[in-house]
Amino acid sequence: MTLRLHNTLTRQKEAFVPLDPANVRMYVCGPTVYDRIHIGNARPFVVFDVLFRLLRRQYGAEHVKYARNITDIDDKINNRAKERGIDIAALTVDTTRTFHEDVAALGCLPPTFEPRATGTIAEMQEMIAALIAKGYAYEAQGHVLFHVPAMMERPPLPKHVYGLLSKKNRDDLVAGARIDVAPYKRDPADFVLWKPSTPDLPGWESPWGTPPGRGRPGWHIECSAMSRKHLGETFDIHAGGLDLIFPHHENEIAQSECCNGKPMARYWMHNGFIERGGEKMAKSVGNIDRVRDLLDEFPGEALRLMLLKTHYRSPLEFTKEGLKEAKAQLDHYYRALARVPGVQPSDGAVPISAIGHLEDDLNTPAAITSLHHSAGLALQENNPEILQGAKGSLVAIGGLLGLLNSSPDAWFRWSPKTAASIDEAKITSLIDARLAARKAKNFKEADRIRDELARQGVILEDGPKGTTWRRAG
RNA sequence: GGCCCGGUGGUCGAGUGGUUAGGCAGCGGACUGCAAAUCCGUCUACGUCGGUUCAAUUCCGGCCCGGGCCUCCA
Repeated sequence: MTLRLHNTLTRQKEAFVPLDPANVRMYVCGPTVYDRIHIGNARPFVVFDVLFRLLRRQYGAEHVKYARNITDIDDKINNRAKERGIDIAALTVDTTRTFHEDVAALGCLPPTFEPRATGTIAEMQEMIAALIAKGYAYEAQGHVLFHVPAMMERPPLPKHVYGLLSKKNRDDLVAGARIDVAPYKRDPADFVLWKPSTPDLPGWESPWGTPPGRGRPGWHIECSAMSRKHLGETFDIHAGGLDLIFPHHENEIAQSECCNGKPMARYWMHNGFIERGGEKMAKSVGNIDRVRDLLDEFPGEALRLMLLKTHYRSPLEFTKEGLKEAKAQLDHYYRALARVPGVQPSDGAVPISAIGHLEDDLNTPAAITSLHHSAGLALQENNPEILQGAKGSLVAIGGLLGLLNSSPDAWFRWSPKTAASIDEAKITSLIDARLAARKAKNFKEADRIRDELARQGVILEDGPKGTTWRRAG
C-alpha cells in the first residue's frame, strides 16, 4: 500500500508522489508568538508530526525536510507587548520558549528548520520587489499590495487563478466582504505585502513609500519567503489548520506562484477544528484551554492520544472526560509494557495493518486499534516469544504515533500538579503496615490504610508478586 | 447572500454497496478476604424523504439540522 493524502486542492485523497523521489519536503504554518498555545492550536503540530514520523520511516529520517515557522512580527504581538508594557523582542523570545516546551510535552519532534519571520525579511523584500516588477503588485500610500485582478488576467500557470485552493472567486469575496475596504486598495480583494511602520513599531529599511522608509511585512508574505528559502519554489506538502485556507494559504499561493512562475506546493492538507460547546475553540470566542494548563492536570501523552483518537480532518469536541479516557487508555498500554521489561522499540515491527491505516490519509483512530490489540496480547500471553513480539509491536506503533515514550514506572508515578503529594517513602511504609494487617487477617485495618492512600491519590493493586501502587490520574 | 464540510448504537469514534470495527461506560460472570488490575460474555447503529440497484448506512438528488470560511484565527 502506498501513502494517500487528502489534498485540499482537489478535495480528494490522492496517492502521494514526492517531486524528488528520494526526498520529501513539508511545511507547516507555525505559531504567532504573542501568547501560549491552546489545545486547538496544538492539533496541527501533533497530527502533522505523525505525518513527519511516517514520512521519515518511509523515506529515511535524513530524507525528510520539515519546516515550521515562527511568526515573530505581527500586529497582535505589537499590541500585546504594549498592553503588558514589555519589549516586543522579550515577548516573542519568551513565547517562543514556552511554545517549544508545550510542543515538546506533546511529543512533537523538532522540525528540520524553524525560521523566524524577522530573520527572513530580506527574502520577503526580494519577493515583493519581484512581484512589483512583474506587475502583480503595486505601491500605494507607503503600502505594497498584491493586485488580485492582475493574477486573474495573467495566471502564472494555466488555471492557477486566484481562488484555486479555497474555491472562492473574487466576486463572491467582494460581495460578501464584511469590512470596509482600505482606500488605497485598487481592488477590494487586494491584500498587503508591506506596510509602513511608525518609529515605535518594528520596521526595516525599504525602498517603498514616499520618501522611502521603514516598513514591516504583511502576514502572508512571511510563509512564502520562509518556505521558498528552506524548501524551494515548489515543495511537496503544505499544511495547517482549516481556517488558514482562506485567506492565508490562498494568498501565499498567489504571491509565490506569481513571483516564481511555479506551483507552490503539490499537496495542501488542513486539519479540522477543536470545538468546545459545539463551537470552534478560539481566543476570540473565549472557550480556549491552554496546553500549559492542561499539562498541570494530565500527562502530555494523554493530550496527544486524545488528539489522535479523532481523524485529523474531523471536528473534535474537547472535554476533560475525553482526556481522562485517553489517560486511562495509556494506563492500560503501560501496564502491558510493564509485563515485559527490556524490550526496545527496534525489537518489534509495526504491524502491517497499522501502517496501512496511517498510509490511508493518517487514519490514526484505526491505527490506535492496533495499539489496543497488541496491548491485549501482551497482557494475556505467556509464551515469551509472542510476549516479546506483542510488546515490540506496541512500542513500535507507539513510536510512530509519538506515544509510549515513558517507562511504566515513571508513567504510574506521574501525578497532577493540583494533587496532594505524598512521598514514596510514606507510601511504602503504609503498604508494609497494610501487608502486616492483612497477614493478621485484620482486613478492617488493611482497608482503612488502602482508603487513606486512595484519598491521597494512590491506588493499590495486590498481585501474585506483591502489592504495587500507582498514582491516580 | 456566496462557498465549503459534516450528521453512525448510552457515549467517543472508524469504515463499508451484500459478512463483527474498536474504545469507554453499563450489565452478567471468573479472579480477589474485599478491592484494583486482568479475562470471558452481553448491549448492534448509521438525520429525513425519494431515486439507482437483485441489494444502500455506504452511490445520486431534495429536505432538515449542525459546524466552518468569506475579518484576526490552528
